[in-house]
Parts: sequence; structure tokens; C-alpha cells
Amino acid sequence: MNEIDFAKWMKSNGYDESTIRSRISNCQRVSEYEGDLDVHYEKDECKSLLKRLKYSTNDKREGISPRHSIPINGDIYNGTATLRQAVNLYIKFRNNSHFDHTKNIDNDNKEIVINKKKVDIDKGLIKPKLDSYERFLKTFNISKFDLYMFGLNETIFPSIELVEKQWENLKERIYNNQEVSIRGAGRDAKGTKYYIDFYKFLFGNENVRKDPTNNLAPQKIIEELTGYKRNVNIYNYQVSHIFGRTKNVFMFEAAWNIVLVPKIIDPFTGHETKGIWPKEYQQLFRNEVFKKYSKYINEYNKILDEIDFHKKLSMYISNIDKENARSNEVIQFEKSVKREFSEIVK
DNA sequence: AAACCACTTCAAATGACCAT
DNA sequence: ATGGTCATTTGAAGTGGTTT
Repeated sequence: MNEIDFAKWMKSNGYDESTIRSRISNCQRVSEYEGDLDVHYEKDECKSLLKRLKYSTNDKREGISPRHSIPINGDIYNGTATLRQAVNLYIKFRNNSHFDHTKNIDNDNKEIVINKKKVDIDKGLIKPKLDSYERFLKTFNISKFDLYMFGLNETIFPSIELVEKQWENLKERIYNNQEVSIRGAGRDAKGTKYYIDFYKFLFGNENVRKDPTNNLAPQKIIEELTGYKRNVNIYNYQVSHIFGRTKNVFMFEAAWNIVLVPKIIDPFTGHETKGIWPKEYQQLFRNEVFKKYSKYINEYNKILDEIDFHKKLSMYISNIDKENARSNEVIQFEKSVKREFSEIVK
């Protein structure tokens, strides 16, 4: 649970300081007994949790005990209603936080310190947060929102017709034993041989290749589809896989998974940046992409079912096991391939 | 012992919905 | 329209503990 940003968000929405404290306490109490709110949010936008937090006047009349396990030392109806409301507020915050606190990022750099002992702050045991990106934006008077918008607007996507054609062609190659590339897997690309072997088993395709530079195929694809050639007519853009999964034959070469990202924005798309930044930006970016490419994302998810991926994988793994006792390499491969073939979800 | 603080619980205000 | 019922929302009151 992200108390600090939740507090900022409530503040920017005009909530009273005491209300802010109350709602944070409420949410913390729910988290303590029912699990972290962020986890609930990621799982199902807290739907199952909210179900348990339902308690009507009728329930009260009939003396039904609450469906949640949070102790309430008082009126269950009222208490449950308060907690439910707090969770709903947190959901609201999670749903539009990336828009709301970008607006007033520059207004005040004052930390709202929640539930920290005042002495500790005075003694300097708790330092206010310092973030170089925030300092940078403040110095040059750029709002976070504008930076994000720059990133979204300047990211180059291939045209949708070309994406469509290329995707059909890619699937055809996969299913018809033609050449397809993947990125090398594991240290020194040792895991790649398992991938290549697995694709033989899965589609009878014997022509899956490890990309020689780990990025040659995507470079070429983006060049063909957009007309931009690196260091010839385009500079300081980075070829980037939106959904990763570069060892997955369906994903490494899929044009709908590849974009040109301005290098200045790249830190927000990757994992080297810490804190809320990449999370926020990725959320915005993903929303855009889900709108644009929902057709392909759905199709990809369906393919996972159609090829019966999980069943085939366990068949394949148990096959290797017969010859080759359960080695570390195989365990690594199994983990990796499951990630690479995971469903794409918002 | 007074002031302060975190946290929980409660009561009142509000508004949606429904039957009349 | 009117009144009743209910869920939701809000912040103040209450509680119990710590700090000054």
C-alpha cells in the first residue's frame, strides 16, 4: 500500500487532514487482516475484497456475522461501512493517481508525513524524500505530466496495416517450419538450446534461430515498417519491446510488440528507474497500447490456450527428465519459459 | 499531569432509490 | 412531490498510549 501518494492524492482532492489520517488507518487495518491493498488491486481491482466487506442493515437485523475477518469492536454495520469506503477510496486513488498527482507535483515539495513520530522527524531521523528526476523537472520547470505526454506522443509505432500484415506473416512462419528469431536466453545464451528444442516439439519448427545481436530482427522490422534507420535518419531512439517476452517466437518479432522510444524517456520504460516513475509511465503507456493493440493482445492470449502451452510444456519437461535428470539448467528453463509465455494482462 | 499522537468507532449529512 | 430506507461519506469523538 502506498500511503504517501494516497495521502497526497487525498490532499489534492480537498480532504481534511484528519480524514486523511483516518482513511489511511482504515486501509492499513484492512491490509493487516485481509492482505495488502495493492495486491488486491493488482489481482482483481479489489473486487473479492469488497465482496467480503459488504454488510447491509438486513445482515445487521438478522445478526449475521461479517464476511471479513477484521475485528470490529463496536457496530459492525458502521465499522464495515467505514472500512469499505476507505477501500473504495484507495481504489479510486489507484485508478487515477497517475493523472491526479501529476497536476500538483510542482506545487509543494512538502512531504506529508503520515504516521511517523514527530520527534523522529525533528531529530532528522526521517529525511524528506529526494528524487533526482523530480529535482530535474522542478529546475527546468517541466511538469511530470508533460514529460509523460512527451513520451507517449514521441514514441513511434509502425502503421497498423503493416503491423497486421507482418503479424500474419510471422504466425505463418512459426507454424510452417520457416525461419523465426528469438533472443538468447540465460547467461551465455545457454538456455537457448532448450527453447529451440521446445519449439521443435511444439510446432515441429526446426528453424528457430538465436538472433545474432539479440536485437537484429526487431531493428530490421522497425526499419522496414517505419522507414527509420538507426543513425541514418533517426537518432537517439531505442528499439524497445513493449511486453518483453523476447524468447517467445510470437513476441520477439511481433511488430505490435516493438516501438521506437525516445532515449530520454527510456529510463521510464525500463527497470533501472526506482520509485513511482516507471510505474506511472508504464501504466499510461500500457493503457495507450491496450487501446491500440487490443486485437493482437487478445489473439496472443488465445494462442496460449490453442497451442495448449502448459500441457505441452510439462510434457516436454518430463521428456527431458527421462534422459537428463532434473538439472539446474532445466529448472531455469522451465521458469523462464513460463514467464515468456505468460498471458498479457492490463 | 498535560499535551500530543495514532488509531478506531460513531453519528450526522448526503444522496440514490423506491413506493405512494 | 413526499417520505422512508438504505449505503456512502466525512470528520469529530473516543481510546489508549507516548512524550514533554
